[in-house]
Amino acid sequence: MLEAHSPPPILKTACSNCSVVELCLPLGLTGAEVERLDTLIVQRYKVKKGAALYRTGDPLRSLYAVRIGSFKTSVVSVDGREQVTGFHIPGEMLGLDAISIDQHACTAYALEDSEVCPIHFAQLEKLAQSLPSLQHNLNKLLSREIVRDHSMLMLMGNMNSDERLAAFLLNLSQRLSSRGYSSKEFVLKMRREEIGSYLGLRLETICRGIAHLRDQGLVEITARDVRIHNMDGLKQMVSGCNRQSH
Amino acid sequence: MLEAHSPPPILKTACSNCSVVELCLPLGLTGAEVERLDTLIVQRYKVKKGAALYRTGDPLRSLYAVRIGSFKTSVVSVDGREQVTGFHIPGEMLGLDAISIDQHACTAYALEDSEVCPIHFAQLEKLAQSLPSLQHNLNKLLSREIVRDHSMLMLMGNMNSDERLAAFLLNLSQRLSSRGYSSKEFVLKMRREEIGSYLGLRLETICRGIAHLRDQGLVEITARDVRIHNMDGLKQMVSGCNRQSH
DNA sequence: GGGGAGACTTGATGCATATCAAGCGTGGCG
DNA sequence: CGCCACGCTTGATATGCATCAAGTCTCCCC
Repeated sequence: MLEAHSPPPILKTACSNCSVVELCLPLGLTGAEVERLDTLIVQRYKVKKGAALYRTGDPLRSLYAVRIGSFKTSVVSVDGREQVTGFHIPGEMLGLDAISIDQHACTAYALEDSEVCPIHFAQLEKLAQSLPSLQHNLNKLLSREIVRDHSMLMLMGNMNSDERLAAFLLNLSQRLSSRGYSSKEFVLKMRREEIGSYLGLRLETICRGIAHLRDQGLVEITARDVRIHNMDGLKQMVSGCNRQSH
Repeated sequence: MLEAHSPPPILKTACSNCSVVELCLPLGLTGAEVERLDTLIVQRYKVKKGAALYRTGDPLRSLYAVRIGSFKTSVVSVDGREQVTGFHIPGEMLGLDAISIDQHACTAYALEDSEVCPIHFAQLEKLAQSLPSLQHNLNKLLSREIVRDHSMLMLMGNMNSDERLAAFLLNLSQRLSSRGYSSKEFVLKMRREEIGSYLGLRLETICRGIAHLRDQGLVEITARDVRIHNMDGLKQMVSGCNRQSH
Protein backbone atom coordinates (compact mmCIF):
# COMPACT_ATOMS: atom_id res chain seq x y z
CA MET A 1 0.00 0.00 0.00
CA LEU A 2 2.70 2.43 0.94
CA GLU A 3 5.13 3.14 -1.83
CA ALA A 4 7.24 5.54 0.18
CA HIS A 5 10.50 3.66 0.45
CA SER A 6 12.13 1.10 2.69
CA PRO A 7 12.92 0.97 5.46
CA PRO A 8 10.35 3.59 6.46
CA PRO A 9 11.95 6.36 8.49
CA ILE A 10 11.03 6.42 12.14
CA LEU A 11 10.04 9.86 13.36
CA LYS A 12 9.16 11.26 16.73
CA THR A 13 5.38 11.02 16.79
CA ALA A 14 3.23 13.25 18.90
CA CYS A 15 0.20 15.36 18.16
CA SER A 16 1.10 17.25 21.33
CA ASN A 17 4.01 19.03 19.71
CA CYS A 18 2.76 19.06 16.11
CA SER A 19 2.49 22.44 14.45
CA VAL A 20 -0.95 21.73 13.02
CA VAL A 21 -2.51 20.29 16.17
CA GLU A 22 -5.08 23.09 16.35
CA LEU A 23 -6.36 22.34 12.83
CA CYS A 24 -6.35 18.58 12.95
CA LEU A 25 -8.23 15.77 14.61
CA PRO A 26 -7.17 16.76 18.18
CA LEU A 27 -9.02 20.06 17.88
CA GLY A 28 -10.50 20.95 21.26
CA LEU A 29 -9.15 17.93 23.10
CA THR A 30 -7.47 18.34 26.49
CA GLY A 31 -3.77 17.66 26.93
CA ALA A 32 -4.44 14.28 28.49
CA GLU A 33 -6.80 13.35 25.67
CA VAL A 34 -4.29 14.33 23.01
CA GLU A 35 -1.73 12.10 24.68
CA ARG A 36 -4.08 9.14 24.36
CA LEU A 37 -4.56 9.98 20.69
CA ASP A 38 -0.78 10.05 20.33
CA THR A 39 -0.63 6.39 21.24
CA LEU A 40 -2.47 5.55 17.99
CA ILE A 41 0.17 7.10 15.79
CA VAL A 42 2.92 4.55 15.83
CA GLN A 43 5.17 6.34 13.40
CA ARG A 44 4.94 8.95 10.71
CA TYR A 45 5.46 8.18 7.05
CA LYS A 46 7.31 10.14 4.45
CA VAL A 47 5.89 10.04 0.93
CA LYS A 48 8.04 11.03 -2.02
CA LYS A 49 6.70 13.46 -4.63
CA GLY A 50 4.57 11.57 -7.14
CA ALA A 51 4.21 8.46 -4.97
CA ALA A 52 0.82 7.11 -3.87
CA LEU A 53 0.01 7.02 -0.17
CA TYR A 54 -2.84 4.60 -0.90
CA ARG A 55 -4.73 3.50 -3.97
CA THR A 56 -8.35 2.87 -4.90
CA GLY A 57 -9.34 -0.52 -3.53
CA ASP A 58 -6.69 -0.69 -0.81
CA PRO A 59 -8.20 -1.88 2.47
CA LEU A 60 -8.72 0.84 5.05
CA ARG A 61 -6.12 0.49 7.77
CA SER A 62 -5.47 4.08 8.68
CA LEU A 63 -6.67 7.58 8.10
CA TYR A 64 -3.81 9.96 7.38
CA ALA A 65 -3.31 13.48 8.66
CA VAL A 66 -1.12 15.54 6.37
CA ARG A 67 1.73 16.93 8.43
CA ILE A 68 4.05 18.39 5.81
CA GLY A 69 3.62 18.85 2.07
CA SER A 70 0.50 18.33 -0.01
CA PHE A 71 -1.55 15.67 -1.76
CA LYS A 72 -4.12 15.30 -4.48
CA THR A 73 -6.83 12.65 -4.35
CA SER A 74 -8.34 11.36 -7.56
CA VAL A 75 -10.57 8.69 -9.00
CA VAL A 76 -10.34 7.18 -12.46
CA SER A 77 -13.43 6.45 -14.53
CA VAL A 78 -13.97 3.24 -16.47
CA ASP A 79 -12.78 4.91 -19.66
CA GLY A 80 -9.58 6.11 -18.03
CA ARG A 81 -10.33 9.74 -17.28
CA GLU A 82 -8.95 11.15 -14.06
CA GLN A 83 -11.13 13.23 -11.79
CA VAL A 84 -9.27 15.07 -9.05
CA THR A 85 -11.54 15.12 -5.99
CA GLY A 86 -9.39 17.28 -3.73
CA PHE A 87 -6.11 18.89 -2.77
CA HIS A 88 -4.92 18.46 0.79
CA ILE A 89 -2.50 20.54 2.83
CA PRO A 90 -1.12 20.20 6.37
CA GLY A 91 -3.73 19.61 9.06
CA GLU A 92 -6.20 18.01 6.64
CA MET A 93 -7.30 14.40 6.79
CA LEU A 94 -6.96 11.83 4.04
CA GLY A 95 -8.94 8.62 3.63
CA LEU A 96 -12.34 9.61 5.01
CA ASP A 97 -14.10 8.14 1.99
CA ALA A 98 -12.70 4.69 2.82
CA ILE A 99 -14.83 4.28 5.95
CA SER A 100 -17.94 3.60 3.90
CA ILE A 101 -16.81 0.19 2.60
CA ASP A 102 -13.50 -0.32 4.42
CA GLN A 103 -11.69 0.31 1.15
CA HIS A 104 -10.15 3.45 -0.23
CA ALA A 105 -12.37 4.96 -2.92
CA CYS A 106 -9.65 7.13 -4.45
CA THR A 107 -5.89 7.30 -4.82
CA ALA A 108 -3.80 9.85 -2.90
CA TYR A 109 -0.66 11.17 -4.60
CA ALA A 110 1.96 13.36 -2.95
CA LEU A 111 2.37 16.61 -4.92
CA GLU A 112 5.75 17.16 -3.26
CA ASP A 113 7.88 15.33 -0.71
CA SER A 114 5.46 15.03 2.16
CA GLU A 115 4.85 13.55 5.56
CA VAL A 116 1.70 12.07 7.08
CA CYS A 117 0.53 10.79 10.47
CA PRO A 118 -1.24 7.45 10.01
CA ILE A 119 -4.10 6.99 12.46
CA HIS A 120 -5.14 3.35 12.75
CA PHE A 121 -8.86 3.52 12.14
CA ALA A 122 -10.09 0.56 14.18
CA GLN A 123 -8.13 1.85 17.16
CA LEU A 124 -9.41 5.36 16.54
CA GLU A 125 -13.00 4.18 16.66
CA LYS A 126 -12.25 2.29 19.85
CA LEU A 127 -10.58 5.26 21.49
CA ALA A 128 -13.41 7.52 20.38
CA GLN A 129 -15.80 5.48 22.49
CA SER A 130 -14.13 6.70 25.65
CA LEU A 131 -13.37 10.20 24.32
CA PRO A 132 -16.65 11.82 23.29
CA SER A 133 -14.94 14.95 22.04
CA LEU A 134 -12.73 12.86 19.75
CA GLN A 135 -15.80 11.19 18.33
CA HIS A 136 -17.46 14.53 17.89
CA ASN A 137 -14.40 15.84 16.04
CA LEU A 138 -14.46 12.87 13.69
CA ASN A 139 -18.14 13.42 12.99
CA LYS A 140 -17.47 17.08 12.24
CA LEU A 141 -14.53 16.25 10.03
CA LEU A 142 -16.69 13.91 7.96
CA SER A 143 -19.53 16.39 7.80
CA ARG A 144 -17.22 19.22 6.78
CA GLU A 145 -16.02 17.13 3.86
CA ILE A 146 -19.63 16.73 2.76
CA VAL A 147 -20.20 20.48 2.91
CA ARG A 148 -17.02 21.07 0.94
CA ASP A 149 -18.15 18.63 -1.73
CA HIS A 150 -21.53 20.34 -1.97
CA SER A 151 -19.86 23.67 -2.62
CA MET A 152 -17.83 21.94 -5.34
CA LEU A 153 -21.07 20.74 -6.89
CA MET A 154 -22.35 24.31 -6.83
CA LEU A 155 -19.13 25.41 -8.50
CA MET A 156 -19.35 22.75 -11.20
CA GLY A 157 -23.04 23.31 -11.81
CA ASN A 158 -23.32 27.07 -11.76
CA MET A 159 -20.02 28.86 -12.32
CA ASN A 160 -18.18 29.74 -15.51
CA SER A 161 -14.50 29.00 -15.95
CA ASP A 162 -13.11 32.28 -14.61
CA GLU A 163 -15.33 32.14 -11.55
CA ARG A 164 -14.25 28.58 -10.83
CA LEU A 165 -10.61 29.52 -11.01
CA ALA A 166 -11.16 32.52 -8.74
CA ALA A 167 -13.01 30.33 -6.25
CA PHE A 168 -10.19 27.82 -6.31
CA LEU A 169 -7.54 30.44 -5.64
CA LEU A 170 -9.56 32.05 -2.86
CA ASN A 171 -10.19 28.73 -1.18
CA LEU A 172 -6.52 27.81 -1.27
CA SER A 173 -5.59 31.26 -0.02
CA GLN A 174 -7.93 30.95 2.96
CA ARG A 175 -6.73 27.50 3.91
CA LEU A 176 -3.09 28.52 3.71
CA SER A 177 -3.82 31.68 5.64
CA SER A 178 -5.41 29.74 8.51
CA ARG A 179 -2.19 27.74 8.71
CA GLY A 180 -0.08 30.82 9.17
CA TYR A 181 1.08 31.18 5.58
CA SER A 182 0.58 34.28 3.48
CA SER A 183 -2.88 34.57 2.00
CA LYS A 184 -1.57 36.70 -0.87
CA GLU A 185 1.54 34.87 -2.01
CA PHE A 186 1.80 31.14 -2.34
CA VAL A 187 2.98 28.41 -4.64
CA LEU A 188 0.76 26.01 -6.56
CA LYS A 189 2.03 22.49 -6.07
CA MET A 190 -0.17 21.00 -8.78
CA ARG A 191 -0.10 21.19 -12.57
CA ARG A 192 -2.62 23.16 -14.64
CA GLU A 193 -4.10 19.88 -15.80
CA GLU A 194 -4.81 18.84 -12.22
CA ILE A 195 -6.45 22.16 -11.41
CA GLY A 196 -8.52 21.70 -14.54
CA SER A 197 -9.62 18.21 -13.59
CA TYR A 198 -10.57 19.45 -10.13
CA LEU A 199 -12.64 22.30 -11.58
CA GLY A 200 -14.17 20.36 -14.47
CA LEU A 201 -12.16 22.25 -17.10
CA ARG A 202 -9.32 21.61 -19.56
CA LEU A 203 -5.82 22.78 -18.83
CA GLU A 204 -5.94 25.32 -21.68
CA THR A 205 -9.01 26.87 -20.09
CA ILE A 206 -7.10 27.23 -16.82
CA CYS A 207 -4.32 29.06 -18.68
CA ARG A 208 -6.80 31.41 -20.29
CA GLY A 209 -8.51 31.99 -16.96
CA ILE A 210 -5.17 32.91 -15.43
CA ALA A 211 -4.65 35.37 -18.27
CA HIS A 212 -8.11 36.89 -17.74
CA LEU A 213 -7.54 37.38 -14.00
CA ARG A 214 -4.15 38.90 -14.80
CA ASP A 215 -5.68 41.29 -17.35
CA GLN A 216 -8.19 42.42 -14.73
CA GLY A 217 -5.37 43.12 -12.30
CA LEU A 218 -6.70 40.62 -9.76
CA VAL A 219 -3.81 38.17 -9.54
CA GLU A 220 -0.44 37.53 -11.10
CA ILE A 221 0.58 33.95 -11.69
CA THR A 222 4.01 33.25 -13.13
CA ALA A 223 4.59 29.55 -13.53
CA ARG A 224 3.37 28.31 -10.13
CA ASP A 225 3.92 31.43 -8.08
CA VAL A 226 0.68 33.17 -7.15
CA ARG A 227 0.40 36.77 -6.03
CA ILE A 228 -3.08 38.05 -5.25
CA HIS A 229 -3.38 41.76 -5.92
CA ASN A 230 -7.08 42.31 -5.32
CA MET A 231 -8.68 39.91 -2.87
CA ASP A 232 -12.04 41.69 -2.84
CA GLY A 233 -12.16 41.68 -6.62
CA LEU A 234 -11.69 37.93 -6.59
CA LYS A 235 -14.44 37.51 -4.01
CA GLN A 236 -16.82 39.65 -6.05
CA MET A 237 -16.12 37.50 -9.06
CA VAL A 238 -17.02 34.33 -7.17
CA SER A 239 -20.28 35.70 -5.83
CA GLY A 240 -21.26 36.23 -9.43
CA CYS A 241 -21.66 40.00 -9.21
CA ASN A 242 -19.45 40.60 -12.21
CA ARG A 243 -21.42 38.45 -14.57
CA GLN A 244 -21.81 40.09 -17.94
CA SER A 245 -23.35 37.13 -19.68
CA HIS A 246 -24.58 33.75 -18.52
CA MET B 1 -38.09 25.14 11.62
CA LEU B 2 -40.76 22.64 10.82
CA GLU B 3 -43.37 23.87 8.44
CA ALA B 4 -45.41 20.70 8.41
CA HIS B 5 -48.61 21.74 10.10
CA SER B 6 -50.01 21.98 13.58
CA PRO B 7 -50.62 20.15 15.72
CA PRO B 8 -48.01 17.66 14.50
CA PRO B 9 -49.51 14.21 14.18
CA ILE B 10 -48.30 11.70 16.72
CA LEU B 11 -47.31 8.43 15.15
CA LYS B 12 -46.21 5.12 16.57
CA THR B 13 -42.45 5.40 16.52
CA ALA B 14 -40.25 2.38 16.36
CA CYS B 15 -37.32 1.46 14.17
CA SER B 16 -38.05 -2.11 15.23
CA ASN B 17 -41.11 -2.37 13.04
CA CYS B 18 -40.14 0.12 10.32
CA SER B 19 -40.09 -1.19 6.79
CA VAL B 20 -36.73 0.40 5.99
CA VAL B 21 -34.92 -0.70 9.15
CA GLU B 22 -32.41 -2.75 7.19
CA LEU B 23 -31.36 0.25 5.05
CA CYS B 24 -31.28 2.89 7.73
CA LEU B 25 -29.20 3.84 10.73
CA PRO B 26 -30.03 0.67 12.70
CA LEU B 27 -28.31 -1.48 10.08
CA GLY B 28 -26.59 -4.39 11.81
CA LEU B 29 -27.75 -3.52 15.31
CA THR B 30 -29.18 -6.20 17.58
CA GLY B 31 -32.83 -6.11 18.63
CA ALA B 32 -31.94 -4.71 22.04
CA GLU B 33 -29.76 -2.04 20.46
CA VAL B 34 -32.49 -0.99 18.05
CA GLU B 35 -34.85 -0.60 20.97
CA ARG B 36 -32.45 1.83 22.62
CA LEU B 37 -32.25 3.77 19.35
CA ASP B 38 -36.06 3.84 19.30
CA THR B 39 -36.03 5.88 22.48
CA LEU B 40 -34.40 8.78 20.59
CA ILE B 41 -37.24 9.09 18.12
CA VAL B 42 -39.90 10.83 20.08
CA GLN B 43 -42.35 11.14 17.25
CA ARG B 44 -42.39 11.10 13.52
CA TYR B 45 -43.15 14.16 11.44
CA LYS B 46 -45.23 14.49 8.34
CA VAL B 47 -44.08 17.01 5.76
CA LYS B 48 -46.46 18.26 3.08
CA LYS B 49 -45.40 18.34 -0.55
CA GLY B 50 -43.37 21.47 -1.22
CA ALA B 51 -42.76 22.26 2.46
CA ALA B 52 -39.29 22.58 3.93
CA LEU B 53 -38.21 20.13 6.63
CA TYR B 54 -35.35 22.47 7.54
CA ARG B 55 -33.65 25.45 5.94
CA THR B 56 -30.10 26.65 5.45
CA GLY B 57 -28.91 28.18 8.70
CA ASP B 58 -31.36 26.36 10.96
CA PRO B 59 -29.58 25.02 14.05
CA LEU B 60 -28.97 21.29 14.02
CA ARG B 61 -31.35 19.59 16.40
CA SER B 62 -32.03 16.34 14.65
CA LEU B 63 -30.99 14.24 11.75
CA TYR B 64 -33.94 12.93 9.79
CA ALA B 65 -34.45 9.47 8.34
CA VAL B 66 -36.86 9.50 5.41
CA ARG B 67 -39.58 6.97 6.16
CA ILE B 68 -42.12 7.63 3.44
CA GLY B 69 -41.98 9.88 0.38
CA SER B 70 -39.00 11.78 -0.98
CA PHE B 71 -37.02 14.99 -0.59
CA LYS B 72 -34.64 17.21 -2.48
CA THR B 73 -31.85 19.10 -0.75
CA SER B 74 -30.53 22.29 -2.30
CA VAL B 75 -28.33 25.29 -1.67
CA VAL B 76 -28.76 28.75 -3.13
CA SER B 77 -25.78 30.76 -4.34
CA VAL B 78 -25.27 34.44 -3.60
CA ASP B 79 -26.71 35.39 -6.97
CA GLY B 80 -29.82 33.31 -6.40
CA ARG B 81 -29.17 30.18 -8.40
CA GLU B 82 -30.35 26.91 -6.92
CA GLN B 83 -28.08 23.89 -6.86
CA VAL B 84 -29.82 20.63 -6.00
CA THR B 85 -27.35 18.55 -3.98
CA GLY B 86 -29.38 15.38 -3.67
CA PHE B 87 -32.64 13.46 -3.84
CA HIS B 88 -33.57 11.30 -0.88
CA ILE B 89 -35.88 8.33 -0.66
CA PRO B 90 -36.99 6.10 2.24
CA GLY B 91 -34.18 4.76 4.39
CA GLU B 92 -31.86 7.65 3.56
CA MET B 93 -30.65 10.19 6.09
CA LEU B 94 -31.10 13.96 5.87
CA GLY B 95 -29.07 16.62 7.62
CA LEU B 96 -25.60 15.05 7.71
CA ASP B 97 -24.02 18.25 6.42
CA ALA B 98 -25.25 20.14 9.48
CA ILE B 99 -22.92 18.34 11.87
CA SER B 100 -19.94 20.34 10.66
CA ILE B 101 -21.05 23.66 12.13
CA ASP B 102 -24.23 22.68 14.01
CA GLN B 103 -26.27 24.44 11.33
CA HIS B 104 -27.99 23.06 8.30
CA ALA B 105 -26.01 23.87 5.16
CA CYS B 106 -28.87 23.27 2.77
CA THR B 107 -32.67 23.29 2.63
CA ALA B 108 -34.68 20.06 2.43
CA TYR B 109 -37.98 20.18 0.51
CA ALA B 110 -40.52 17.38 0.38
CA LEU B 111 -41.17 16.36 -3.23
CA GLU B 112 -44.44 14.72 -2.17
CA ASP B 113 -46.33 14.24 1.07
CA SER B 114 -43.68 12.55 3.19
CA GLU B 115 -42.80 11.30 6.64
CA VAL B 116 -39.50 11.42 8.52
CA CYS B 117 -38.08 10.07 11.76
CA PRO B 118 -36.26 12.87 13.62
CA ILE B 119 -33.22 11.59 15.51
CA HIS B 120 -32.05 14.06 18.12
CA PHE B 121 -28.40 14.47 17.30
CA ALA B 122 -26.95 15.24 20.72
CA GLN B 123 -28.73 12.21 22.12
CA LEU B 124 -27.60 10.12 19.18
CA GLU B 125 -23.95 11.00 19.83
CA LYS B 126 -24.42 10.17 23.48
CA LEU B 127 -26.07 6.85 22.76
CA ALA B 128 -23.39 6.03 20.19
CA GLN B 129 -20.80 6.13 22.96
CA SER B 130 -22.26 3.04 24.52
CA LEU B 131 -23.22 1.39 21.22
CA PRO B 132 -20.05 1.00 19.12
CA SER B 133 -21.95 -0.45 16.19
CA LEU B 134 -24.25 2.55 16.13
CA GLN B 135 -21.25 4.86 16.03
CA HIS B 136 -19.72 2.77 13.29
CA ASN B 137 -22.93 3.01 11.30
CA LEU B 138 -22.97 6.77 11.62
CA ASN B 139 -19.36 6.97 10.45
CA LYS B 140 -20.18 4.79 7.47
CA LEU B 141 -23.25 6.84 6.65
CA LEU B 142 -21.19 10.02 6.59
CA SER B 143 -18.42 8.42 4.56
CA ARG B 144 -20.89 7.01 2.06
CA GLU B 145 -22.24 10.48 1.46
CA ILE B 146 -18.70 11.63 0.68
CA VAL B 147 -18.21 8.81 -1.82
CA ARG B 148 -21.54 9.64 -3.41
CA ASP B 149 -20.55 13.28 -3.77
CA HIS B 150 -17.25 12.31 -5.35
CA SER B 151 -19.04 10.28 -7.97
CA MET B 152 -21.21 13.33 -8.63
CA LEU B 153 -18.06 15.37 -9.16
CA MET B 154 -16.88 12.76 -11.64
CA LEU B 155 -20.23 13.00 -13.39
CA MET B 156 -20.14 16.79 -13.56
CA GLY B 157 -16.52 16.90 -14.64
CA ASN B 158 -16.34 14.13 -17.19
CA MET B 159 -19.71 13.14 -18.59
CA ASN B 160 -21.79 14.62 -21.37
CA SER B 161 -25.48 15.35 -20.91
CA ASP B 162 -26.85 12.01 -22.09
CA GLU B 163 -24.42 10.09 -19.93
CA ARG B 164 -25.35 12.16 -16.90
CA LEU B 165 -29.02 11.49 -17.43
CA ALA B 166 -28.40 7.77 -17.88
CA ALA B 167 -26.30 7.70 -14.69
CA PHE B 168 -29.07 9.50 -12.82
CA LEU B 169 -31.75 7.06 -13.95
CA LEU B 170 -29.57 4.03 -13.18
CA ASN B 171 -28.73 5.32 -9.72
CA LEU B 172 -32.37 5.95 -8.90
CA SER B 173 -33.31 2.55 -10.29
CA GLN B 174 -30.75 0.80 -8.08
CA ARG B 175 -31.78 2.64 -4.94
CA LEU B 176 -35.46 1.93 -5.55
CA SER B 177 -34.68 -1.68 -6.36
CA SER B 178 -32.83 -2.19 -3.07
CA ARG B 179 -35.96 -0.96 -1.32
CA GLY B 180 -38.13 -3.57 -2.94
CA TYR B 181 -39.55 -1.40 -5.72
CA SER B 182 -39.28 -2.22 -9.39
CA SER B 183 -35.95 -1.30 -10.92
CA LYS B 184 -37.53 -0.93 -14.35
CA GLU B 185 -40.65 1.09 -13.70
CA PHE B 186 -40.84 4.03 -11.37
CA VAL B 187 -42.10 7.57 -11.08
CA LEU B 188 -39.96 10.68 -10.98
CA LYS B 189 -41.07 12.89 -8.12
CA MET B 190 -39.03 15.90 -9.23
CA ARG B 191 -39.37 18.35 -12.10
CA ARG B 192 -37.05 18.41 -15.12
CA GLU B 193 -35.58 21.62 -13.82
CA GLU B 194 -34.58 19.94 -10.57
CA ILE B 195 -32.99 17.01 -12.37
CA GLY B 196 -31.12 19.54 -14.47
CA SER B 197 -29.85 21.48 -11.48
CA TYR B 198 -28.71 18.23 -9.87
CA LEU B 199 -26.83 17.20 -13.03
CA GLY B 200 -25.44 20.62 -13.89
CA LEU B 201 -27.70 21.02 -16.95
CA ARG B 202 -30.67 23.10 -18.09
CA LEU B 203 -34.15 21.65 -18.12
CA GLU B 204 -34.28 21.77 -21.93
CA THR B 205 -31.17 19.61 -22.08
CA ILE B 206 -32.86 17.06 -19.81
CA CYS B 207 -35.82 16.94 -22.20
CA ARG B 208 -33.53 16.40 -25.17
CA GLY B 209 -31.62 13.72 -23.28
CA ILE B 210 -34.87 11.92 -22.56
CA ALA B 211 -35.67 12.05 -26.28
CA HIS B 212 -32.22 10.67 -27.17
CA LEU B 213 -32.53 7.74 -24.76
CA ARG B 214 -36.01 7.08 -26.13
CA ASP B 215 -34.75 7.12 -29.74
CA GLN B 216 -32.08 4.58 -28.80
CA GLY B 217 -34.73 2.32 -27.30
CA LEU B 218 -33.16 2.44 -23.84
CA VAL B 219 -35.94 4.01 -21.80
CA GLU B 220 -39.38 5.45 -22.24
CA ILE B 221 -40.36 8.43 -20.15
CA THR B 222 -43.86 9.82 -20.46
CA ALA B 223 -44.34 12.81 -18.18
CA ARG B 224 -42.86 11.40 -14.95
CA ASP B 225 -43.36 7.71 -15.56
CA VAL B 226 -40.12 5.88 -16.32
CA ARG B 227 -39.85 2.50 -18.00
CA ILE B 228 -36.36 1.14 -18.55
CA HIS B 229 -36.22 -1.11 -21.62
CA ASN B 230 -32.50 -1.82 -21.82
CA MET B 231 -30.68 -1.70 -18.52
CA ASP B 232 -27.37 -2.93 -19.96
CA GLY B 233 -27.51 -0.33 -22.70
CA LEU B 234 -27.88 2.37 -20.07
CA LYS B 235 -24.94 0.98 -18.11
CA GLN B 236 -22.78 0.88 -21.20
CA MET B 237 -23.61 4.50 -21.87
CA VAL B 238 -22.49 5.52 -18.39
CA SER B 239 -19.20 3.66 -18.58
CA GLY B 240 -18.49 5.76 -21.63
CA CYS B 241 -18.22 2.87 -24.08
CA ASN B 242 -20.62 4.44 -26.52
CA ARG B 243 -18.74 7.69 -26.86
CA GLN B 244 -18.65 8.87 -30.41
CA SER B 245 -17.21 12.25 -29.72
CA HIS B 246 -15.83 14.00 -26.66
C1' DG C 1 26.11 23.62 -17.81
C1' DG C 2 23.63 21.58 -21.60
C1' DG C 3 20.09 18.73 -23.46
C1' DG C 4 15.55 17.04 -23.49
C1' DA C 5 11.05 15.98 -21.84
C1' DG C 6 7.31 17.71 -19.74
C1' DA C 7 4.65 21.83 -18.51
C1' DC C 8 2.76 26.00 -20.01
C1' DT C 9 0.90 29.56 -23.25
C1' DT C 10 -1.63 31.25 -27.03
C1' DG C 11 -4.23 31.05 -31.43
C1' DA C 12 -7.78 28.95 -34.65
C1' DT C 13 -11.70 26.24 -35.08
C1' DG C 14 -15.66 23.20 -33.83
C1' DC C 15 -19.14 21.43 -30.98
C1' DA C 16 -22.15 20.64 -26.99
C1' DT C 17 -25.03 22.87 -24.31
C1' DA C 18 -27.21 27.35 -22.98
C1' DT C 19 -30.41 30.58 -24.30
C1' DC C 20 -34.45 32.33 -26.47
C1' DA C 21 -38.88 31.31 -28.18
C1' DA C 22 -43.30 29.25 -29.12
C1' DG C 23 -46.67 25.87 -28.56
C1' DC C 24 -48.59 21.77 -26.21
C1' DG C 25 -50.04 18.88 -22.39
C1' DT C 26 -51.81 18.18 -17.87
C1' DG C 27 -53.24 18.26 -13.41
C1' DG C 28 -55.01 20.86 -9.67
C1' DC C 29 -58.46 23.87 -8.01
C1' DG C 30 -62.55 26.44 -8.07
C1' DC D 1 -66.13 19.71 -15.29
C1' DG D 2 -63.66 23.35 -17.27
C1' DC D 3 -60.13 26.69 -16.91
C1' DC D 4 -55.59 28.28 -16.07
C1' DA D 5 -51.02 28.09 -14.57
C1' DC D 6 -47.27 25.46 -14.66
C1' DG D 7 -44.49 21.95 -16.48
C1' DC D 8 -42.86 19.85 -20.61
C1' DT D 9 -41.30 19.53 -25.47
C1' DT D 10 -39.13 20.97 -29.57
C1' DG D 11 -36.89 24.27 -32.78
C1' DA D 12 -33.54 28.10 -33.89
C1' DT D 13 -29.66 30.51 -32.59
C1' DA D 14 -25.73 31.95 -29.64
C1' DT D 15 -21.73 31.13 -26.96
C1' DG D 16 -18.34 29.26 -23.83
C1' DC D 17 -15.39 25.82 -23.53
C1' DA D 18 -13.05 21.77 -25.76
C1' DT D 19 -10.15 20.44 -29.15
C1' DC D 20 -6.34 20.75 -32.22
C1' DA D 21 -2.04 22.80 -33.09
C1' DA D 22 2.33 25.09 -32.68
C1' DG D 23 5.68 27.20 -30.22
C1' DT D 24 8.01 28.63 -25.72
C1' DC D 25 9.55 27.92 -21.17
C1' DT D 26 11.52 25.53 -17.39
C1' DC D 27 13.41 22.41 -14.59
C1' DC D 28 15.43 18.06 -13.91
C1' DC D 29 18.93 14.85 -14.86
C1' DC D 30 23.12 13.60 -16.81
